[in-house]
Amino acid sequence: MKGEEKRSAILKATMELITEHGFHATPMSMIAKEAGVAAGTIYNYFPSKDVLINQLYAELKEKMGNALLRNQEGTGNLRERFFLLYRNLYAYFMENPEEFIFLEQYSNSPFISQTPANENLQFQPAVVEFLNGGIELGIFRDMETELMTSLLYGHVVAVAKLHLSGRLEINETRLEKAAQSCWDSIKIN
Amino acid sequence: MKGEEKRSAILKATMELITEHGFHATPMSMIAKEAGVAAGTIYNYFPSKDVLINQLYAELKEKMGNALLRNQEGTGNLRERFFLLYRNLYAYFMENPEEFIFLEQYSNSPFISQTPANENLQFQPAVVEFLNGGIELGIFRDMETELMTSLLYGHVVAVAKLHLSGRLEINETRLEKAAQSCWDSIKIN
Amino acid sequence: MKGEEKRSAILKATMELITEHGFHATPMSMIAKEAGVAAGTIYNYFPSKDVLINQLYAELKEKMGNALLRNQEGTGNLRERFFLLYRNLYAYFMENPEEFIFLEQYSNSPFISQTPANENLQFQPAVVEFLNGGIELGIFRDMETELMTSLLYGHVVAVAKLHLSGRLEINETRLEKAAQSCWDSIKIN
Amino acid sequence: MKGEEKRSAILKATMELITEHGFHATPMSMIAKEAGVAAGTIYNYFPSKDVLINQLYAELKEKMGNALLRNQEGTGNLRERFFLLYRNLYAYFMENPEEFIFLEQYSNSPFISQTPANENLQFQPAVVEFLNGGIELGIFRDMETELMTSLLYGHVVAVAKLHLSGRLEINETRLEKAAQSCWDSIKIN
DNA sequence: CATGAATGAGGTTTCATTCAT
DNA sequence: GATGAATGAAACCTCATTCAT
Repeated sequence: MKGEEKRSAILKATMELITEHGFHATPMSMIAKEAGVAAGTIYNYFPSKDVLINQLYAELKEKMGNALLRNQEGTGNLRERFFLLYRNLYAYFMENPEEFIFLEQYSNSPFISQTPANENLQFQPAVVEFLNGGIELGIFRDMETELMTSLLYGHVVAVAKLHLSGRLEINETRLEKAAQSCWDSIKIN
Repeated sequence: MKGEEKRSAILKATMELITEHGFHATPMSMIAKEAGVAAGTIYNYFPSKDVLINQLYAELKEKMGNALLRNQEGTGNLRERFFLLYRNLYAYFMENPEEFIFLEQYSNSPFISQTPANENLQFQPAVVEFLNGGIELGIFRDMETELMTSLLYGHVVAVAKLHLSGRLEINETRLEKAAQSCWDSIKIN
Repeated sequence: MKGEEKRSAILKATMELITEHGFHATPMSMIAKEAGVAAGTIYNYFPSKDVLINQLYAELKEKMGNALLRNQEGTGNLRERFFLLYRNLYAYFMENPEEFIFLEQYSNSPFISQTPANENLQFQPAVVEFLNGGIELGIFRDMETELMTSLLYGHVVAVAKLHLSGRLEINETRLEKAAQSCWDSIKIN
Repeated sequence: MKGEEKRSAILKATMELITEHGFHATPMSMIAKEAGVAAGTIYNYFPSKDVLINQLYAELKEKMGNALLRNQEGTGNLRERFFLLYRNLYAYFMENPEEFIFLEQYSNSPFISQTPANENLQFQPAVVEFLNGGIELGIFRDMETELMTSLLYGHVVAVAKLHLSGRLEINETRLEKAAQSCWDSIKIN
């Protein structure tokens, strides 16, 4: 196992264990064991546990951002592009439930105050541009994009949590309804 | 300070400190100091730190449920009643931002798996009845109430977090727009 | 419950709990609960936990001493009197197994160093006189009485422990053999 | 100091301190200090205080068993072999008084219930065979070997305690008499 | 005298981090 | 770089004792 692989194994182990046990109850020794490295080795890649966790968050957030913008080659109209964003985000959460849970856990804990900004989708200029375009076309409501991105992100998160909690299985029909609900909450009626 | 006051002081200190520092980084000794009692005293009221935190969550969730149903004496039409629910929940979060942050932190951590159900608004039969009524009248979409309550709750949470993060101040105008957006996401267009 | 009853209840609870759980793992609060009194009440009767335990030992040792000398009205010959002593001690242990276990536990722990003397049967002048009589008659070996009392006491203790451990049930036949064995170890052959 | 040395130092310190202060009143911090290691280091070798103590008991019991069977190369007759066993056990106690005191303290405390069997000499098949041989030869009494081993062990223990208590010094003459007394208690007269 | 909540020192154990190998 | 035993501060929790009621 080479250096970069080791680094990845440590990050992966950290994510899985924190997802399962929480920040508390995830000691470095457990991460080392799960990653298949010695405890001291972790410190060759990350100077402290806090940095490790913050780094993990930063990488997952970037990964989520990339997933959000997938499959945009074919243009489509505004509605189709909105649905694509919605489904892209939801699909990422479903494909990587542990990453989703980690991101939510991190976002809602005071760890967050250590990183400069907590702007979930806002960090994607492409999304902001898209929303602004819709506003200018008179299709989206006259709302601040900060509010819009929050509503969009919160909507997908709520549906994903509902599904992962096991309280209601989100099949294709329900997902389509959910995306429509989100669309209706943002477009002018 | 009598027994019941002491118990309350411990719960309050726990909420404030966990809100500020997180589950990790909030030792019992800190809670004791903040509450103005000896460390051992906490154990006269709660058998362990876990129980203390779970108990705190249970009480806050109940308090939130009560706040949600305030001011319902004047009936109003369906839209008015919906807006009242939306504003009630938002008002509770604004009046008790620490409680809100604690609830979110708890809900998104593995602590949650220890309590049987994590059904944010679902636990309020009155809300479910209200939504079912709207569906039967053909005003609300044909959606599972689990999904509806998740969307309603997630909407308010997203707006509250946006405001508390300082990224966008939610004034009366914006709150009205947000409530309208949520309404549009649930009613038939 | 009057004062003297309370004192007895405390001593009894102490003996039972220490027998079951050991010195460690027997907190005062547990003793209080078992005795049916408040924790603070114990301190009206005993100034500290150490004193309570030492006092308990002293009283049980005296009780054992009295049991040892029972039924001596009919004189009997030396052998009969020896067998009586042996059986008296064994009977006391069987009638009060918890007291026996407590006495052994106490005797073999460093608590003992706090009390001036640890002379199991030696504290009974009657026994010493009896043994000295046997020596003078040329029936018992020319041994120090300290050694003789130790051997006698140790013999009964070994048989009692064997029975209480469940490894060998000591019925009347075996008890008679055991007493004979002890007699043979002390008398001149 | 290497790993195995450290482990030994911890066991030795535990034995010495418990012998002196008892199970209660021997905190892990004291053991660590006496052993010359950090408190946490103990947990690299033993998962808990209970396990440490039980492990110590197991190792000492085995050591005692080995000591009991020393010097058997020259066969000797039954009486000589009996005296050898008696003296072997006594010598072990005299050479290792702290181990003896620890073993007695442990055996007489509720810790014992955690280990499956509390069979002092019984665990030595060689001893049982020896005693059975004597019975078949018609030299030893017709007694269960459980009882015989208990009497033999109890006899040596009683003498050792008497000596270590300072109440009677056991010199060679007295030891010979004691062994003879034990022999007489087991052989047919 | 009796109560039992309160105390806080001290118990066992954990765990982030270091460092000799 | 990699290892993992060692460290010791600090975590959770216990419990002998006190004292206001």
